[in-house]
Amino acid sequence: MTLFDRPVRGSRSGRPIMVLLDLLGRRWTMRVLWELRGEALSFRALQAACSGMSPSVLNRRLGELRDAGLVEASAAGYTLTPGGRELLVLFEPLNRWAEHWAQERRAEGRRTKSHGSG
Amino acid sequence: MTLFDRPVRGSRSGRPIMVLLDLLGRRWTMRVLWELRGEALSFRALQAACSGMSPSVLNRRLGELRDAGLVEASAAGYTLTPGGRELLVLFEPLNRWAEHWAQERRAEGRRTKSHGSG
DNA sequence: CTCCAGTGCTACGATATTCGAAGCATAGCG
DNA sequence: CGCTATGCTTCGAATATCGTAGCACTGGAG
Repeated sequence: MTLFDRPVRGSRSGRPIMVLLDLLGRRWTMRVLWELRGEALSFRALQAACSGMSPSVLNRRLGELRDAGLVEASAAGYTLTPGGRELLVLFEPLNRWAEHWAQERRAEGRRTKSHGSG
Repeated sequence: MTLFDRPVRGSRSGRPIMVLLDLLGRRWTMRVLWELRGEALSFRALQAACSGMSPSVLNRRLGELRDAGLVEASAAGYTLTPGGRELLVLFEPLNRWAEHWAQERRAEGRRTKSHGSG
């Protein structure tokens, strides 16, 4: 049973980017990937790294990620597969962008105290 | 060298990447960004593009995205800000990767029928 | 064998988030 | 006025996630 057999939440098209966006759009998914960027982590270490997320959800995410071929379990603990590592590399510019974005947003907020959003 | 070896492990430190990951990790957020990659879309058009997502959630996401400075409302409808467009550019390699990933996964799935948590 | 500590993982009630349908207020048209 | 379309809100119900406790297993010590 792969990811592709079940109906993709929010999209019936089955387009890979939709499947990926759907998978990554679940709570904690990207965070788990992110925390696995270094060394392998045990279930409980991973749980601690993610600010004590629920074991039930962690287990579910781990299953989804393993199903997706992004994460695998080794003797040392959970770790990224080569594919998972490739994906994480793609996150690197995201990180750089986030830093820039945060600075701009801080500057914006200083200039315009209140944005009418309603 | 990456920006990956920074000490993120300690819970929510307010690091921009964490904020971004948290924002993007909400249901539909990335999908909305993705659907806005082309022309501007009206509220209802956006709702239809996202397979009929709830207007309540769409409105909430739109608010978060506008708050984050990624999306704005114009006369033609909702559209990406320059910043939002920058972020979306980073998604393109993600798209390319997803296609490759799907092919590999399908091939894998054909060989190993089932293996996962039962 | 028992006790202690660690592992991956599950059960289950409580809470947060999202769904789905209906409705409100506004605007353009005839 | 009625018709259509817009952005958006409301609210009960479904679903996802949380938080705590606990199970089955392993390894070391006695």
